[in-house]
Parts: sequence; C-alpha cells; structure tokens
Amino acid sequence: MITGSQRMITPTENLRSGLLDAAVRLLRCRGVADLTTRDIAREAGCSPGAMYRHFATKTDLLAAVTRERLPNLRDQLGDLVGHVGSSSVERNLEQIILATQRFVAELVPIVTAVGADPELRAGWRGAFHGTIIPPRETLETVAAYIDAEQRIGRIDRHASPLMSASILLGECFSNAVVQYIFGESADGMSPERHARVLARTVWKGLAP
Amino acid sequence: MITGSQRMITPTENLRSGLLDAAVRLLRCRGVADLTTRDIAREAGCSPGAMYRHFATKTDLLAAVTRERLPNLRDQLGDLVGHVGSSSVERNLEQIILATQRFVAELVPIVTAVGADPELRAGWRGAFHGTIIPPRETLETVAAYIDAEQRIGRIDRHASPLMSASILLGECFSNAVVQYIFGESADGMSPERHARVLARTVWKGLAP
Amino acid sequence: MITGSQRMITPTENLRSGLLDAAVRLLRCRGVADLTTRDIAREAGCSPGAMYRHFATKTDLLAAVTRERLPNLRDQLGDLVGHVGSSSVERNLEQIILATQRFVAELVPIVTAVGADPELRAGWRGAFHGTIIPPRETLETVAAYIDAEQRIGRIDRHASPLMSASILLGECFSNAVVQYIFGESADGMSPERHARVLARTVWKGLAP
Amino acid sequence: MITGSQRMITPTENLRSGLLDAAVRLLRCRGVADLTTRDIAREAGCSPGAMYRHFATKTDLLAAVTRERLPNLRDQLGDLVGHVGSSSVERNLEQIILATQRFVAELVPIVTAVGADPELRAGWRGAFHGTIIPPRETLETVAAYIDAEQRIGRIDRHASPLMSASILLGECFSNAVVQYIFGESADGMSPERHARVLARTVWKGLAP
DNA sequence: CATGAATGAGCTTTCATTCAT
DNA sequence: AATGAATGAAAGCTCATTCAT
Repeated sequence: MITGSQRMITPTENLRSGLLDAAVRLLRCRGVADLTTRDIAREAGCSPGAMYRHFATKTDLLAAVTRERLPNLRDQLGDLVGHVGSSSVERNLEQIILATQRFVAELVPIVTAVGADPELRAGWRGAFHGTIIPPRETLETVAAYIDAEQRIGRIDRHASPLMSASILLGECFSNAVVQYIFGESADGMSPERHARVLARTVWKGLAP
Repeated sequence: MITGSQRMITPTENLRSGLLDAAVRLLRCRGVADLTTRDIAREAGCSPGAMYRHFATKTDLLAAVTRERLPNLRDQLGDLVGHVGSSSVERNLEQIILATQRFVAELVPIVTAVGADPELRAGWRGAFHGTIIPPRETLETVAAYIDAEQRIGRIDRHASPLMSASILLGECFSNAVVQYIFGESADGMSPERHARVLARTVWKGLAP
Repeated sequence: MITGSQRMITPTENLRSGLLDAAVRLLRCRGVADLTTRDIAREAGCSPGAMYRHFATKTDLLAAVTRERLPNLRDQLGDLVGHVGSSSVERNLEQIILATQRFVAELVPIVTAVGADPELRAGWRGAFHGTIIPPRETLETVAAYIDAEQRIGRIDRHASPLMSASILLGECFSNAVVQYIFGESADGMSPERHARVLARTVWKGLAP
Repeated sequence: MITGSQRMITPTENLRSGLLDAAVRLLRCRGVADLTTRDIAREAGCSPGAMYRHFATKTDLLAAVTRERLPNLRDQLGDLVGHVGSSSVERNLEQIILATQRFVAELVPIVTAVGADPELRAGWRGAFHGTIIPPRETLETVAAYIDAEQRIGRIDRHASPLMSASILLGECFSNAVVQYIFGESADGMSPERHARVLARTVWKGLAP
C-alpha cells in the first residue's frame, strides 16, 4: 500500500537488527535449547518467513547473534586508560571488576549456547580463524591497564599483566556461570563485596 | 557362547551405566544441541527403546549424566591435605592447578549443556536445593588446603582462602571454556606453563 | 491455473473441514482402533504436520469430529411437525423410523469410537456438561411429535411420549449396532419391513 | 523348586482364565483405547511374556474375551419359562427388564471395543459365521417367553414376539450406551422406574 | 514353563524451511 | 518484500512381541 522510499533507515536493516535483538533477548531468559524460529520472529514482530530474507538458516542467525551481539568489555569499561596513575590501583581494579561483572552476566548465555552447539562452535572458530579471538582481545584490554600501571611503577615489575587480567576475568566469568545455572553464587557474596574482595586479593599479588 | 566370567555386574546395571557413558561421550564431542536418544542408544549399543527402562525421559537421562558423571576435583587431587606443610606452597599450588585443569576439561561440556537447557538447569537447581551446590563444595576443597597452610603460617594470615581458591578454579575454568569453544587457549600457554605462571601469580598474593 | 470461482471458502477452512471429513470417512470403515494422524492427513490430502494448525492434538481432532460431524435426526426428519394430524399416526411413525435408520447408521461408528476411548468420553462429558445431552435432544424431537398427536387425541392420553420415543430410537440404534458389527441384522428384516413392523408394534401401544 | 503335579486345576488354565478376567475388568473401566498387554498381565498377576503361552497376539486375547466373557442374558434371567402363566405379564416383563439392565451394562464396554476395532469385528464375524449370532440368540430368549404367554392367550395373538423382544432389549441397550458415555441416562429415570415405565409401555402394546 | 529386559516398528508431535499469494 | 499456511524430515516415546536365562 505504501509506495516510495519514505524511511531514513531501510526497513530491511531494521528487521535484521530486530531479529538479532529478539534472539539475544530470548537467549538470555530461555537458553538455546527451546529457541524456535517462530518465537524469534514473534519477538521481533515479524512473520516466520521474513527471517529468511536476512539469514539463510537458523544457525546463521544464531551465529550472527554471537558475533554481532557479543557484549564488549571495552564498552562497559569506558575510559579505563584515563585512570592510569590516578586514584589507587586497588580502587581502579574494583571498578574494572564491577564492569566485568556486568559484561560476563551478558556473556554467559551466549557462551553456553555456543558451547552446546557444535555447529555454532565451528562457525565461531571459522569466523575468528587467523584473527585474534575475542577472549584474547578482552584479556588484553585489561592487561593493557595493568601494563600501563606497571610501566609507571605502581605495579610490581615481575607481575604478569596477562595472567593477572585472566585471573580477574576468569574468576568473574566462572562466578557468573554458577550464578546463571544455580541462581546463587558459589561464595554467597553481593556483587559489590565480591568486587572489593577480589580487587584486594588481586592487588595483594600486584603491589610492588 | 559365554566365555570367561562375564556376569559380575548385572546386565541391567551395565546398560544404565553404558547409557550414561555413551551420553557423556557424545556430550563431549557434540554438545547437547544435536544429541538424540537414538544416537545415545546406538553409541551404547542398545535399541532406542531400551533406555526407557532406566530413564523416564531424555531429560531424566541427561540429568543423571550431569549428576552421576560430573567429574570430581577431589578425586583428581588425591591426598591434598597430606601435602600441607611439605614441599613449597607454590609447588603445591602448581600441582593443584594441574589437577584442576584435568577436572575442568571434563566439566565444561557438561556445564555448557546444562547452561543451554532450561529444563536441565531447573533439574539441577531442584536436585541441589537446600544442599551445598557442587561449585561451592569444589571451592571448599581447595580453600581447605589454603586454610591449612595459613594456620601453620605458610600463607599470609590476611588472605581469603575462599577467594584465592575461587581465583584458581575460576581462571582454570574460563580457560577451559575458551579452549573448548575456540580450540585454542586465550593466552597461548601450554598447560604446564599455564600452571606454573598461575601458581606463581597466586602465590605472590598469598605469601606471608 | 485458477479456473472458475474457487475461493468462496478460505483454503484454511477447507482444510479443517477436509480433515474432519477424512476422519469421519476413516472412522466409518476402520474404527478408532487403528486411525493414525498420518492416515487422516493422507485421506485429507495434506501433510502430516498440517493438521496441527487446526487441532492441538489428535484427540482434539476426534473430539471435533464427534461434535461437528455428529449426524442430526432433525435434519433427516424434515418437517415432522407439519405431519401432525395428517396421514395416519402409524404411517407417520414409519416415516420417522425410516429417517431414524439413516441417522443411526451414521451415528454408530462415532458412538463406538467415543465409547472405546476414555479420553474422548471425558471430552464429550465436558463438552455437554450442564447442557442437554444430544441423545436427550434427539429423544425430545420424536417425543414432541408424539406429544402433539396426543394433544389432538390421536394417541392415547396415558402413553408416555418420551418412553415411546426412546423405544423407537433405541430399537433402531441397537439394530444398527448389530448391523455394524455383524454385517447382518439380528432379526433378518429389510429396513422397509423393519420400519413397518416396528411402527405397527409401537402404534399398537399408542392407539387411544 | 516345586516338582510333581500338585494341583487339581492346571496352572495353565488358571492363567488363561485369569488373563481373560483381567482383560474384562480393565475393559470395563478403561475401554480398549489404552489397554496394554502389560496392564493386562499385571492385573492378572503374571509377566508380560506369559500371556503368549495362551494367546498368539493381543487381538487373539481380546477376541477370546469378547467370545468367552460375553455376558449372557439367560444367566441373568434364571427361570424365565417357569414364570409363564404366573404373576402378571406386565410384572414379568418388569423382571425381564431389570435383568436386561444388568446384562447390557456389562455388554456395552465389550461392544464398543469390538465396534471400534475392525480386526476384532472381523474376528467376531468369522467366529459366528454360519451360526446364530449372539444378539439373535438373546432376542429369542426373550421372544420365547412372549411367545409362550401368547400361546396361552395372555398376550395379543397379533403381536410380534421378536419385535417386542427387540424393543425391550434395544431400548435397554441404547440406554446403557448413553449411560456409559455420558454418565447419565437420557431420560433421567432410576433403573427401577425405567423398568416400570418400559414394562407398562410395552405391555400396553401386547395386551390382548 | 515363566520371566522381564530388550527390541524396533510405528506413533504423535515439533519445527526449520519453502512458496503461492 | 512480507506473509503465514503448508511441508516433511526427524524427534521423543510407546508397546506388542521375542528370547536368553
């Protein structure tokens, strides 16, 4: 009924994006196990068939979700580098941890989805083959901060920035997995307290 | 037809066990996403219907897998407590990490399976409701060692045994997840080197 | 490709109706015992999955059949009330019996199906709960005629219209059941002769 | 463990009979639709496999049930012929109807089972081919009484004994079907009242 | 003979995908 | 481009039947 191009953003791109958003939303609350194309379409407000204008298969859509809607720690961290040298390292680590908690909470449902489906796993491996894999990139974002503080002498020169970053992210990630599966954290701490204790413990190993 | 003594274990229990083993094996290499009852039966060497004599539903079988085939860190660690006070703490941590690496490698496929399927997740929550959840138990196994060393003064009295254990396990776990999904570790280290660096880093924060 | 006017009825409604028709057809010649959804779909000329757009379960479809394809005596009788007072009561009863014979012949396969399946039975009970049940309604249709003749004095004032109707319908019904099961009637009469003898016998009890 | 022949009745015949009894019992309360061989075996107190010593297939067992456990009106009627000439005909008819009510109540579940299953139907037709079919035999039992009363002048000489019997049995049978399916009778009468009204109505047509 | 674990054909149902409109 | 009815392969599960013990 409507003719002519009346929109700034093509409706197509809108729909593609809407489908990805819908899929992540459902992924978060229901997991991959019972995620149907019909459900995704309904959540995105389009017909079951419309999806196939943008994605060849369901796996294609999910692969796109895991690639394009993968949460990004850098976005959560904001101006990390700007804090180098200011405040205290322990305080900065605490801020990093709080951001990481939010990041991994979004990450876990996607990671379990990919882990559970060999096709998605293969797709991911293919997509990032030869390039730096996302976990490495995330790791380096945090490691870069530690490295910067190390350069100006606020962190022990013998510490390993990469392993320290890995400890920080890994502990938060596995915590989030436990939370996701059991609905309660293994150590029973509030996020704030968890951040404080983790920061203190990590800092203890990094102090010059 | 019958040779030797083959009937120590009842054939029935054999089948139940065989089905669980078959399911874990397939879970490891293929994930839950396309794991069919027919596949499990074929892998276990029985007919599609046979499994329903031992498990009411497919979910029941998977739930049993996640409960009865869940790897156990304590088994991998062996006589941990016996090492308290002997060798060096750093060396002991390294041994713990090596055991943990094996433990989490087996754990990851099961955890992603449970994470991806809300029904399994609900089953797990129900199964462990009111009791100590497995991650907590695992955490405490390691924390107990750190606590013991702390008591005899080989570890700083202000350190948190639980958080230290969580760091150790969490870092190994998230490492294993990355390895499982991408087929390569985020930091590119060999397991031995990883154990050494992680032990050193953790030890740095624990030394009195 | 399209010839003539084919789309008075939506294709969807066509399929729903076609499925019901297919089910009755199979019910008549084969009974519920081996009536599969695949068979119904094939008979209706659609795919096995198509039926689930119109009926939630197989039982739902069968329930709809028994409700929407239940034959109706009133339709077979036509203008029954118009005959009150005209012709002879015995002749009118004979006409009613002939119509009833056609009605019960269609009814029997559906009734045995419902009788054999507790789920359908429960569904029927639920569907008609609180309302007048179909046998009662049918009974009253015939009883109303007898009552009308009774009022104008052509039938004995002490006769029970309801019981008389019940005799008429019941005898025809049980006859049809025997015919359905054994392929021959118990009394070996032709439908016409049966109608005549039954009419005469009933009339004998009703004459003033 | 037990050796020698210790029993008067062979256990085999006991089991055969027990299986038939078990099947009728289940048939009555649950219908054919969900009647499994396992259920029958359990109800009969034997193993699922034991059944196959006595019946080649499940259908064979059901066929035997419908033949050997078919209720018999003659048994319910007792000494019908002895009443000829005594009491009043109407009173005797009432007694016959009360017996018939019990007979058809047992009959209905079996009849719907046979009606619903073409294989059983074919088996029945085969079993009674060339012989007098059970409904005819039942009919004649009642017709014989009417005939006897007719001979001694207590019933109108122009009445048809067979049709009168058919009316009596048919009305009771269709009543029982309605009762079985809907759980309530179409006319809402108690069995006793139903017998009285039916007897009166039939008697009215038979009185000389 | 009885047992009951095992079989496997076949059922109902789901759902990714297609295609006429 | 979008729709959504229709498809049909394949899933989970049942149950009549068999057969080693």
